[in-house]
Amino acid sequence: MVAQTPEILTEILHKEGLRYTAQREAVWDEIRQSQEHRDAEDIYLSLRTKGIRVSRATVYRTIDILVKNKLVRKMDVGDGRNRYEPRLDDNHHDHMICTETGDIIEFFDEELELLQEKIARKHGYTVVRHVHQLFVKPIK
Amino acid sequence: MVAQTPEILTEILHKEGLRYTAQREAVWDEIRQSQEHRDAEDIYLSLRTKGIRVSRATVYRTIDILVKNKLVRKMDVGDGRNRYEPRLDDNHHDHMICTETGDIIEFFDEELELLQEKIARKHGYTVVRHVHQLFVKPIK
DNA sequence: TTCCCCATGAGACTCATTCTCAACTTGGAG
DNA sequence: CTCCAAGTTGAGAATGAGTCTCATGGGGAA
Repeated sequence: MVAQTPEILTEILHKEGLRYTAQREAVWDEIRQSQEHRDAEDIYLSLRTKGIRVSRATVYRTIDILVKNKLVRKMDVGDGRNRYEPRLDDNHHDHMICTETGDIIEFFDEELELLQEKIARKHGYTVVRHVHQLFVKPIK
Repeated sequence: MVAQTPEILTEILHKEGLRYTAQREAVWDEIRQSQEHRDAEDIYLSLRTKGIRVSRATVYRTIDILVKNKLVRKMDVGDGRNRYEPRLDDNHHDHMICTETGDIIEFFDEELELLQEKIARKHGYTVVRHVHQLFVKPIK
């Protein structure tokens, strides 16, 4: 559960013993205000277009901090570029990727979550996190 | 369902209009005779160590053919290197990766398979393939 | 056996991401 | 408020998995 207060970044950085910088704020704002699944280059270019002076390295470094602190979710779509999306509140979900249009649909299924844990336990483990993508095509 | 006859490669290559070469046979043999989840570099080095003259490019090219024809399964473990394993018979399964030891455990759950299809249909899709990895840790 | 093409190897290349390090900021100390 | 140690940043080099190029090599149909 992540509170969406403006100060959340301040808290995170403080907790991690990191400094509050304009670049870190800009990257977080950029990711936060769009609900899409964007790649690092896209985020970087968007910031530059807005006239914000930031480097690719800093975008990547900042994303790492955000991901580590669960402000951002990192997803591997399988095409070599990771995608990022803000983790608003508590909404865990997985993704369905349309093989025909490339559309990404979010989904969440409680039963699925429970089933995964059940399967892990059967093998003596407990789930820390999971990656689950359904590559789908429309039913005609 | 893939028959494990020695001629399977011949059949595949013939069907694809490709030639039967010593390198293609060697790559397939290498992958086939180990049940592990190996990356391309590992397969390449193993072949070289055995004195087989083959290039990285050919290893990758051959793996593509094998994957396309379902003799080999390609899996993205999330660390940047794809892993490959032979698709013996019909045994579809997913993977559980231990975050503490790196162990990869295979699992298959019929209920899970059905549930995924059910979820996709709810959104007007049907599952073409899926990526499902559980990152787990041992229960103490 | 010949000969047309496909296949191969070596290494250049791509591209996302990470690393390097000099120059710049932040923010606590004084 | 000023100083300055230590964290941050930017530009570009480096990395590394995977792909591409193209000259050379080798299947296999006739």
